[in-house]
Amino acid sequence: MGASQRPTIKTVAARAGVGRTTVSRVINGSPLVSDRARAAVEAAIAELNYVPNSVARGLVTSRTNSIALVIPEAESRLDSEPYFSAVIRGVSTGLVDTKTQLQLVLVRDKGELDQLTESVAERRVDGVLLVSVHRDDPIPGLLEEFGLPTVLAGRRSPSEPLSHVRSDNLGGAEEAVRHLLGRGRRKVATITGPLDMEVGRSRLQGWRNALREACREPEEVLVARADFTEKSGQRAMRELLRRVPDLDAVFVASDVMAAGALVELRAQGRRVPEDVAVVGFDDSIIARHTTPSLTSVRQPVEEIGSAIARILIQEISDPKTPRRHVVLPTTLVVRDSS
Amino acid sequence: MGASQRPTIKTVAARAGVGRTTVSRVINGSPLVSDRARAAVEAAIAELNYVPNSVARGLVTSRTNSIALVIPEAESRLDSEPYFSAVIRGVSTGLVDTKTQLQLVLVRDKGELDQLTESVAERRVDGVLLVSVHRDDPIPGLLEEFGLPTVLAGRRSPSEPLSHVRSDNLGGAEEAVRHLLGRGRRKVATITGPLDMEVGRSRLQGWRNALREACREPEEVLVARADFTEKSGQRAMRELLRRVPDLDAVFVASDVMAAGALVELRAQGRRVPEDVAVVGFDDSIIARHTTPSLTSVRQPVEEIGSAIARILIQEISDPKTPRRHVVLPTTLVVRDSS
DNA sequence: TCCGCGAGTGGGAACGCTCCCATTCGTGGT
DNA sequence: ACCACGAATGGGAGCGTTCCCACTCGCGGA
Repeated sequence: MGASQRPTIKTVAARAGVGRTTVSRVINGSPLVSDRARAAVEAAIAELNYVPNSVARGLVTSRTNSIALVIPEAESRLDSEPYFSAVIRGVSTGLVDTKTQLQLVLVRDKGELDQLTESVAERRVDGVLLVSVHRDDPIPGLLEEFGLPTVLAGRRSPSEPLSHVRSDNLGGAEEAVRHLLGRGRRKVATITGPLDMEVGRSRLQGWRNALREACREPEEVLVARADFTEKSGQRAMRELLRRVPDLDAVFVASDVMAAGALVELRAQGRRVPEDVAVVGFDDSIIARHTTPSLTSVRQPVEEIGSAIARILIQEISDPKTPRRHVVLPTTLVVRDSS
Repeated sequence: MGASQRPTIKTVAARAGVGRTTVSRVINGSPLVSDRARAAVEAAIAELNYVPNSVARGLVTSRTNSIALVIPEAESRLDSEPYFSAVIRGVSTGLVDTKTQLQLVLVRDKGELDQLTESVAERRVDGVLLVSVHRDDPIPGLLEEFGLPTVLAGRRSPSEPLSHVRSDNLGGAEEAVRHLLGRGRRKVATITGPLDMEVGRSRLQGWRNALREACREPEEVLVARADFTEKSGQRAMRELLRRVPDLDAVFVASDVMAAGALVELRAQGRRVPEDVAVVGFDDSIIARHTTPSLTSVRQPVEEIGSAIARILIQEISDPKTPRRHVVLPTTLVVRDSS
């Protein structure tokens, strides 16, 4: 048969012997319909195989029933980081039985940013999920200007006004460093992520806290900055070994960077964990495949995804909902590198 | 100012002193507009900051300017396989400056399948991209029933009628096995993917071809079936070692499975590549992080993504376009495992 | 001079829905 | 017996576009 002529609400009304409005009421679950009418309409809908046209509905309700998940990906990290995949999976889970569709928007360059802007201006989404935000990210401001509900995974700064969900980066980092100290390590260095991102800053702060807690000074010479890529991790490790040849542990702010660090350690003939213990962050798939396998701080990425989705849906349906700031706990997964 | 009242085409028309139709013509680039009128309209659009309402347009044109990327993910492979991420990236690239939006649909269970069905029935997308199809996948049939343009990454069978783009799995597998034979290996086993998927079948066929080509019999005892997961790869390797203790090479149909195979080989005290050489498929990120690093067949996943996107856009704009079947070449990346 | 034609234009209708309103009932209270 | 009231219902209008069609001009050719 094919698509030929889709039935409209009128067809259904005629078939059921009622008015359009009654059909609309049934569809939208209004209680102001007699049982008789409701039954007739439901029968007609089933017979005709009627499906409401969401575009037409959207025109009058000015709702699209879809949200955007925006992934800025300047560093082309999507491939190397299961992080994004897990977020996507979580978001999708959080959207189940909400009838909300998920638009995926990759913002890699100016052109794609413009496309996002246009899409937002055209009101093609009811709200936006934002991942991996930088301190001076232009996107949140853009969305605010358009008055579009927005929820972040992570936050721009400790005073983030927008709703957001993040994992306990500070606590996770502290735990990782405490673990290293507990193993008897005395010179614990760290490789940080970009410091224009809260994740980067708070993981660094966690390292500092744990050292101070153990009455050790978090000296600047023990800190090497990188940008979440493997190469930058390797470079940072080289730098650290040059500056502090006798370090015996490194806390690395991501697994991918830790993999790079391991490469460098091996290249310089340091044994892991005997000479230098290493702890990563994320507990991503590569943690299990490095040599040695990598101790890492697991964060509940999928839960973050479903949480931001649910919060956004909530804010869309009731814009007056107070903003929420959620922190999810991390867990240390100990493997062979420490 | 915020969103307050968005201007409509009427506002623009009034401002420019022309009729609605003329504004519409300008927006849609019709040549039947005088320069004077066009200039006036463009000025008005700029002043009012007018953006056409795509939902209203969609209602009359019955076009949504969005497509769906459907990822069936029963095996929850999204996390472990950069494959999907790369496809997503490619698709997004293929969509640049088409004004088309990308909907991501994960189909993990019955509920999500129903949601997809509904979304398709509601005509919320103009076409669908399908990834990782199984031989008896119900989704393509579903889409065909609704008459929705569909393009696949990979194919269900060699006689696939729908447009699709895939990599040269057969040739890639042949090359991998030839490479092993060229290294002097005599007993080359294989670990296959699921045989209800074309990828699984053709990679296996490639293994057979290459052996025959070298006048060796592709004995069944050398074939162990797995399902693209790491665990299944490990299990298959164990099985192979039991059946053929003197094998000296394995061609594994995916890197993730190869990682599992490496674990088993090490557990059984076989040295790689000295005792057993291993080649994987995909050249995914984990290939660089196994010990030893993994020789693998690289496939141009991102290109596949952008190709299917472009083909779909083409078929949407002109449904009469003949179906296209595109094959993209693979490359062997030699590392330490062979 | 008149006609025909094509370029440029704008108003009406339609896309399929929801919402506002007016209308029709039955029912219980007086 | 009457009125008021709430439940149930349906028609009209409108959401912001595009498309069809009719209309007005100039202008060149007969």
